[in-house]
Amino acid sequence: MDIPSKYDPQNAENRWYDYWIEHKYFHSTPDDREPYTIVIPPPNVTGILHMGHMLNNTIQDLLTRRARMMGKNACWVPGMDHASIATEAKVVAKLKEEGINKSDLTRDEFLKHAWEWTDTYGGVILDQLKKLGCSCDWDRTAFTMDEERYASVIKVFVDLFNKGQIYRGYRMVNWDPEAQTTLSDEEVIYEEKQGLLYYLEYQIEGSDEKVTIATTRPETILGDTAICINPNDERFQHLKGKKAIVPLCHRTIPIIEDDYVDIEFGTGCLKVTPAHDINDKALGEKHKLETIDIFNADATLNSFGMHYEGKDRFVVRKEISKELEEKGVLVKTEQYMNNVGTSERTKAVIEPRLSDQWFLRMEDLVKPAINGVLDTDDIKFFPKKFENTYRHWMENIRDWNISRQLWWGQQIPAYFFGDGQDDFVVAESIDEALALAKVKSNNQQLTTDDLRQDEDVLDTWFSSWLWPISVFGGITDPDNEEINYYYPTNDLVTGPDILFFWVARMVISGYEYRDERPFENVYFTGLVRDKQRRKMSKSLGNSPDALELMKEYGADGVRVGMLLCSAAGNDLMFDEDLCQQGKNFANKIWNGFRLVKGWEVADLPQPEASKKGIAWYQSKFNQTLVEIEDHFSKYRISDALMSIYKLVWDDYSSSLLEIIKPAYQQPIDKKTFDEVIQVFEQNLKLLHPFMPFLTEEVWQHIAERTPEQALVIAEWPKFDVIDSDLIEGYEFADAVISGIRTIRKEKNIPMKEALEVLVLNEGKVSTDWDAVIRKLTNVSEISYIAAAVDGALSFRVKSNEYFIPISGAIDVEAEIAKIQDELKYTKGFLVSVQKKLSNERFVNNAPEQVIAGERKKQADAEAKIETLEKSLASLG
RNA sequence: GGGCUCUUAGCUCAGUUGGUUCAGAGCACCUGCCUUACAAGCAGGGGGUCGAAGGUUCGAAUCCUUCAGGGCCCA
Repeated sequence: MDIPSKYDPQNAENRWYDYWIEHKYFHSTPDDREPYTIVIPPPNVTGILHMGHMLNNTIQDLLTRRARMMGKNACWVPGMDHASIATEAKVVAKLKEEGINKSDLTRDEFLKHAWEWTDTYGGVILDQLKKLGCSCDWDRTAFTMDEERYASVIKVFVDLFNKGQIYRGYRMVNWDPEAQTTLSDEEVIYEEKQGLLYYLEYQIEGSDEKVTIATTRPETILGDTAICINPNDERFQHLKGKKAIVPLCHRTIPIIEDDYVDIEFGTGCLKVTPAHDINDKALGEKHKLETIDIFNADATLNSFGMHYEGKDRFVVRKEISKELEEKGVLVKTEQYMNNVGTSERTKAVIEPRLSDQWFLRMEDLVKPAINGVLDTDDIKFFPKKFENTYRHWMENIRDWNISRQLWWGQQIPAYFFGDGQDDFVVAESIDEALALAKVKSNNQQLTTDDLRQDEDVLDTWFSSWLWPISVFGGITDPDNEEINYYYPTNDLVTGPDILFFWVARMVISGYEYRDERPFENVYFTGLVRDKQRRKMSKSLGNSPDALELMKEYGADGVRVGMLLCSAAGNDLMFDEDLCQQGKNFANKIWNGFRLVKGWEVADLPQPEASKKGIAWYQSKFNQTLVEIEDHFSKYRISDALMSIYKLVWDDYSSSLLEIIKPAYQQPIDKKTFDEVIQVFEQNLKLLHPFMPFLTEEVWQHIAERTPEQALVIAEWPKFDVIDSDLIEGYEFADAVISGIRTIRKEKNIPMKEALEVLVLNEGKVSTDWDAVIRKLTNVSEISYIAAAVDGALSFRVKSNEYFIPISGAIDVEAEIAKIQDELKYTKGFLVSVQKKLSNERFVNNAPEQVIAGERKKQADAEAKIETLEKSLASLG
């Protein structure tokens, strides 16, 4: 035989992917068919494929391929995200290596570098997705910074501004001093850090008295504008209405009272620094305190820092505590664990900072999004448990800070024409802005030169929240054919970690801009962890190289490996052994093909066993198909795969092929051959979404196919009848087969040696399966007898008894012991059933079906006991 | 600190409204086979007090309470 005994993925994968692309199977345009749409969660433009992507995209591909085979117009839109902070950080770092500072460049110069960088390094991940087999419509590849998406973002910003939903506010924000930008709350990671609590003494004005406060940040005392005590605190009653003097800078500040102060914490006496702490800011507003900002943008101290000006905050913390100690101000320090906010991207410690920012009001926007997921089932989450998390967030949502102090992103379309807080207009273009500005300023002499566009860009999520709409041009041209056809999309597959960043916001924008859900179902994958339950990450180095994995196990093997352990919403403990299992499965299918391919077909009558076997398999197939459809409808992908796995491995390969297999070097009859090819092809269809490459390869080997006959667009199997008599009949036969094999094994009788089997057919079991049983156990003859035989090995299936006469002595004692064990178990079982049935409350309360089941159990057990007792008597 | 969630075989997980021989699957493991599709295979086998303790019920892995230990989100 010229077909190799091992499947070679490398070769097949490239060949078939090219073939699929060449024939445009993945390309979709609107037509009469029902659409099936998925939009990819756009990976970072400069990202590379990691395990999370592999899982996520395998599932999307599987859903897309299945929909395509089911006759839907499947459209999977790929794309990338410009990831403003991450990308800008990378470009800045790269420029730095070349000796260029971002601050020395103009905005346009910087953007030119950023685009060059994007064009050079971007999109690698898309090629990696092709290796995985992803059937995306590559003609539709979108980018959150491309022209269409840029225009969509700007249009939406202007629209929301005009609706009064976007406003400008001077707020305390999370400032990343390293990236020099604002972060949203979601981008701040809180970490427990061991720090110190400093106890400082402030002089009371006009007295020798001192008051001690506790702080974790001694460097901020230069920005203090009050001392705060709890009005109920007995210890500080005498301080009311007095003033304190800030050490070092000797400013006089009021002592205020507020029950915000925790009497138990520290000394019960708090310093207030409104510019550098969110709670202090609130106190400052309430008590109308002065605000003194002591930091520069890079978190070095400014002129308010006096002799510390220009030094970094952490350097100052050390130096100032030393100075305070020397001056006797620092009375003691204590170890203190506190939660420090750090930047998700740069890891820098976040500095709360007051600045002008743009905000989106969420209160009204969020209402339809809550309704769509929680009150109606317009959008369904799989698994459902994430709806609780969603509710919690949506009901406590805060306004969204959408501005970022970066250049890489959509520049905010606000144009300033004067120095006043309100001297700006918002428009899609500078010309429109000018017209508006002339009106607002009442100055017809204004020119575009007088307008200054806001320097900041929008949060990346402010572009990706429009993704399901903007990829079809639905923002800029809301009534175009594509958006009307493809929207709303069907399934969204993503990780629960971006439930808020992305999923919730898409739901919001979907209802706001289409008045319709953006997708029907959201499938949340778990996080990929390693065997020790650690999150896979670059820094831990515990993430396997995706491309290497595919090289070793084949893309199909890796796909199967990932899906085998991916119950929706559960984190998955990735283990390479599972890829090995996937690879073995691919090889199993490959060899099933080799066997059939090697047969010579002749004009022969169909053997009885083959006829029975094929008929049984067809019912089994349909039974499994029903199971699979049920699993898919619940997004139980692992279960669907396992059903197919067992069908193909156990039922098709181990049973059916063995049943129909002709004797060595003998031909097979045409009818059986044609039928087995047909069922094999049905198997390949079910397997295709999971293992696209292998199945197409085998499919094309089975017969010459035109491009229209490729497996990738073959029709998904349709449900046909299930003959339950066949299913049950085979189950019984299988028990007999196992019985015979067990005896062979126990007595070391080689498979080559034919056996004779005698049956005491108490259960009146059909003889239809005898041919199959004989074939699978190498039994020369099955004869039916009226009484038990002496000197034979025996086993029982239900109330039937089977005897295998063999030469040599039978260990009667062992046979008796075996039967007695069975008898004991069956009697015990009967007692438990009888107990149930004699319990009136059970009989009265349990449903009819359950009682009938119990009665059948009783009858079966009684029949079996009778058989066993007869056997014992005969051995006697 | 608040909310959510989980704990079933060595591992990863099913187990739907409590009720079929319900204690399961896959992998791993053990034993025997190089049987000419596949040793990446075939056949057979062992293995769990369902996290703990109470409770409800004719009946609990499943419902309730408490406890222990993980995880996630938010503050």
